[in-house]
Amino acid sequence: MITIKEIAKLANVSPGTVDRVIHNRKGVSEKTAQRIRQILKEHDFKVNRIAQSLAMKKKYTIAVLLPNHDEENQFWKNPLEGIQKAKEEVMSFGVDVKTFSFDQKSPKSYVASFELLLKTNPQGVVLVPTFKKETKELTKVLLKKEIPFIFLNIALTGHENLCFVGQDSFKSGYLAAKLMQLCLNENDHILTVHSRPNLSNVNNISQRIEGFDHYFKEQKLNNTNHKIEVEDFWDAEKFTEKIASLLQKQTKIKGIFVPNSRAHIIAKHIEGMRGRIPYLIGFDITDHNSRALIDGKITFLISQKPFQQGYRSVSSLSKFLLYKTPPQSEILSPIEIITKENLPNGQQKEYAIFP
Amino acid sequence: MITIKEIAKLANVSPGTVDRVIHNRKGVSEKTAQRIRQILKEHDFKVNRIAQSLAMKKKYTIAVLLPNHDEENQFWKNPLEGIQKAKEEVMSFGVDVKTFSFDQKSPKSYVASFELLLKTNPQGVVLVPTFKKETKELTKVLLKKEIPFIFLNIALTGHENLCFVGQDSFKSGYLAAKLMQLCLNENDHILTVHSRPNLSNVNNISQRIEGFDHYFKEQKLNNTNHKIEVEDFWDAEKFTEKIASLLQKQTKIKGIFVPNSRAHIIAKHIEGMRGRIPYLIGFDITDHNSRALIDGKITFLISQKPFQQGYRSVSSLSKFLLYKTPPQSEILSPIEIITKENLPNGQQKEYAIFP
DNA sequence: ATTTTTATCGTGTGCGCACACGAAATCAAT
DNA sequence: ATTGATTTCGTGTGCGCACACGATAAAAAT
Repeated sequence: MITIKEIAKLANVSPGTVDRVIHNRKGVSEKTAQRIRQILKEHDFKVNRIAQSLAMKKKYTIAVLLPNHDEENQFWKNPLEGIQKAKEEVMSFGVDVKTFSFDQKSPKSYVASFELLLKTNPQGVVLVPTFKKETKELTKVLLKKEIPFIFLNIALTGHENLCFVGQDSFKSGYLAAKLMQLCLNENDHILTVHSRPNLSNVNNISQRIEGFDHYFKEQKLNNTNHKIEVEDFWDAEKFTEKIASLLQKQTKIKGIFVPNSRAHIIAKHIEGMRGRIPYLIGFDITDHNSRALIDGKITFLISQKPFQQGYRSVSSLSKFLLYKTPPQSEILSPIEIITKENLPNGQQKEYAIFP
Repeated sequence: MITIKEIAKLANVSPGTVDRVIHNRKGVSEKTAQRIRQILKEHDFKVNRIAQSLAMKKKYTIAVLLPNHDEENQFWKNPLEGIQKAKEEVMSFGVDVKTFSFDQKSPKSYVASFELLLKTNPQGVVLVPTFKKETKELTKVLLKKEIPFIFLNIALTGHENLCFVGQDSFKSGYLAAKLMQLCLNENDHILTVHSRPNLSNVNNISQRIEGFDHYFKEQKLNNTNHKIEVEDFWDAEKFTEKIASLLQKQTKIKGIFVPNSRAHIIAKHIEGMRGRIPYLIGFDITDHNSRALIDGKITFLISQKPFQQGYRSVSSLSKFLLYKTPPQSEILSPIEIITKENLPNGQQKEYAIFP
């Protein structure tokens, strides 16, 4: 690995001049600049990132705004862990990461947390744009302050975000349909259980449903797809009543599609029923879902690698701040098919980074 | 992040002394050592890896020995790319990576490449122990020279290797069986096509078959499993003859299991046949397999993340050499289920590292 | 011709750490 | 008490780079 000093010697200039050329700083005559560029190319010079980050005294702050997690809704635990892992890694590079959380059901807490976030004077922001209208306000502020921002998990459009880190929800629903078809025979029926389109996550979940439906349309399959809306997954009485009556009426239902992370609840509620247990396809590897999968109550889970998503969001932004290299506009995580047989044991935190 | 110099000031000693304590070097009285250790703990001191690797003048060489790849057998392309990616990353840390390849069918080239490899005086070795007997000789040499080594992709036992990076072949075969079962009805038959147990890869492939068979035994399913041995996958005449006659005789065969990366050849050979195309389950995302998957000729591919495997083998070894932190004894990559619908577009080189 | 401005370049310092070298202090041997 | 051996510690340098500062040379203005 050739160094700046060596390049300088070859070009009969000082290291400072080479530095200027490398970073396109002014103060170098075009003649010598070209000569140096030539030598740099010839020797395939690459800056030593290690030395660079040691020498760079500039410090950055990245602020992250994401929903909090609890026992009932565990999904956001994994992205947070990915974010924290990334935080450890970028620390040595002079990047500090501060996280702020909000209540998924409260636009007010979303905005309030954002206000707090702003006070840290971040040079970059990662956010989960849960609320459409409010997000418009926030991004307006960020744009005015010229703070670059990344959307995590929810792909809102028309916001001049630096990039989106998440999954292709439509495709994942499409895949779910394919798997469902593999399980079913021609005349079997399907049940799609979705929660009332509440404030959050509307995008992802409705896109999954669209993808699912699209597959069956495209393949010209005519399995009947019953759809049911559940207001509160945990309202056992109403829930069981609704589901049970439907399943008893429609005995042809052989597969259930749950386009959110609460498949385990369905699993719980239908386990007592008589007759063959239907195939169940859900999303996300939460603890609850894992258990239901292991117990054979869920057939497939589709995972979106939330840990990696969290990780990538801050690592990409750090990279952008440090080296001005813009990330791809979409960083899509692979759509993973998880069964009882390939469920990763332990948390799936393939540590991404060296060391 | 507190620095050595600051610790030194707090302890009324010089930075050199703190350095000695941190690295357990001799030359410090027990009294002051304890005092310093106390302060280190109080302030949760962590060495700045960035500065450390810049200061460390010690250079390491890692040598990698793996099978070469060609048009016919593309599998080893991906691990190699992972290795090269890791090479770029660890370069800044003072680790050089040199790769050596051999012919998968020639134990002689295996040994010959190893001889060349030794001449680079590596401090660590990554190798794919394709040949059992010869490997015993090689590891004997490495042990005598006290060079740590890692097995990649093939898990030989009894070799005092530092660790194994690869997949759980038994489990992946087991998973293949589960998927097969999902596709089939009760009385359908299965065909397992495997190449003649030649010299290489015996381990992985036979373990996949064992896993596959074990699933059906365990689940007490009695789908008949026809087994066929093919000497040369590309010997079209013999091949088609064998397969075709079998498929025509056994019309109940509805699923084909190919426990190696050559499912695409089967796909090619059976496409002309009359009647319904059977379900086909194979391994590894090679270009050929991808195409067959997209064309709908392969139902499932099971992937072992070869890029990541290559990457992890050298990153783990580098970490060990640099910081003396031994890796886990087994680094198992997730067993991925790939269908037409979730095939990653482009190469799946989720760049693992920052930056 | 002299001064001022500007373009062009070299020098020096420090980031946090590893490590060689040597100084001081302590101890042992005579 | 003197010398020698040994333990204990401080100092200095360099890793490769960024960047501030200042020096020199060239151009422009007087």
